[in-house]
Amino acid sequence: MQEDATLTIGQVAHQTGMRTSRIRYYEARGVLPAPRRVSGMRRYGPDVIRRLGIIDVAQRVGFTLDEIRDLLASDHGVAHLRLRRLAERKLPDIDELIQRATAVRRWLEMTSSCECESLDVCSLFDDRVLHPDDRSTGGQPATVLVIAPGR
Amino acid sequence: MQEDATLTIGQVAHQTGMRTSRIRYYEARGVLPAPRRVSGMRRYGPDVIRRLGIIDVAQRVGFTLDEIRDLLASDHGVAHLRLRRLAERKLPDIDELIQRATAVRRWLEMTSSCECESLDVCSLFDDRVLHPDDRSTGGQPATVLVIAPGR
DNA sequence: GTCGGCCTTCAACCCGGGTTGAAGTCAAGC
DNA sequence: GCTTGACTTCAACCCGGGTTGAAGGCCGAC
Repeated sequence: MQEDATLTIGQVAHQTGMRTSRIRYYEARGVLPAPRRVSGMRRYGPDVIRRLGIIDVAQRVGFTLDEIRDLLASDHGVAHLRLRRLAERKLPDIDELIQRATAVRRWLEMTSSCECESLDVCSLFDDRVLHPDDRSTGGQPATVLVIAPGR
Repeated sequence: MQEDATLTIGQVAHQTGMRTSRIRYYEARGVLPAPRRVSGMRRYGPDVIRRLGIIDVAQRVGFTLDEIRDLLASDHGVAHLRLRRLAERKLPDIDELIQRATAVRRWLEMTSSCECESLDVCSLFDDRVLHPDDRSTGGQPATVLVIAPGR
């Protein structure tokens, strides 16, 4: 289809703002296909730029690299079906995250009216203040969002 | 003050629902003071239960163990001042987390109306869809909240 | 021919909050 | 005096998403 596989990994890194180590890492993890090589060195076609952009967005919505790998491996035509299923699985997680974060925010605000001499007597640390009706899902999968993620 | 330092680490673990390894780890990190020892074995006073409860709540509102250590080391009487300062520092972080999580939630919902055959042409992955006005704080400190945290 | 720049692989390290395991110690009950 | 069970220390491992560094390969320009 396209024989213009001319970009070195350094050029791809430059265009995407990623480091070369990250791009190689994606290849090792199976997230990015191994490109053509010229005397051992990777040569990418221009499509890779979009691919990396997709990966970046997918990570920012909380998909893991394994999930992204599977998503990108979708047969042509069913990509949107896989995407939907993945998103549907993530929604409860993100909702719980928002719930928790909102509860934490209220807690942080309440500290401004604390006058306790010692934390030992402070009702803010009484556990049900933070989580009135905590039902830990107990499930294994954990969705993580980080502030100011890995620069 | 109290000479009733009679609890073994196993009993403390049982009462708090924590593992002994976690309690020892807190001591190693300076979060929990080293208790009296009887022939090498730790003996705790009843206060430690409350202390561990405080640590647990503090972690759940996003404080790191180092922050908790400093907080617990407060001189008697100024604890609430330190707590407030810490909470004020955390508020912008949690607000940003909520912002990001809410944007992610909207993105996940939008996938349900995606009909794209390939992700390559899907505007959901166009980067500004997710973050219309992204101004990464660039700051080092990162607040992390996790769904269903370390069981 | 050799210098510089980009590329290669591979192993080790980073973060935070612990857990796991091996090897040894202690006290009580039989 | 031996087993049992709870305790001790210490080092190594776990997770995810990469980064860092050492040691070496390839190529073009001077």
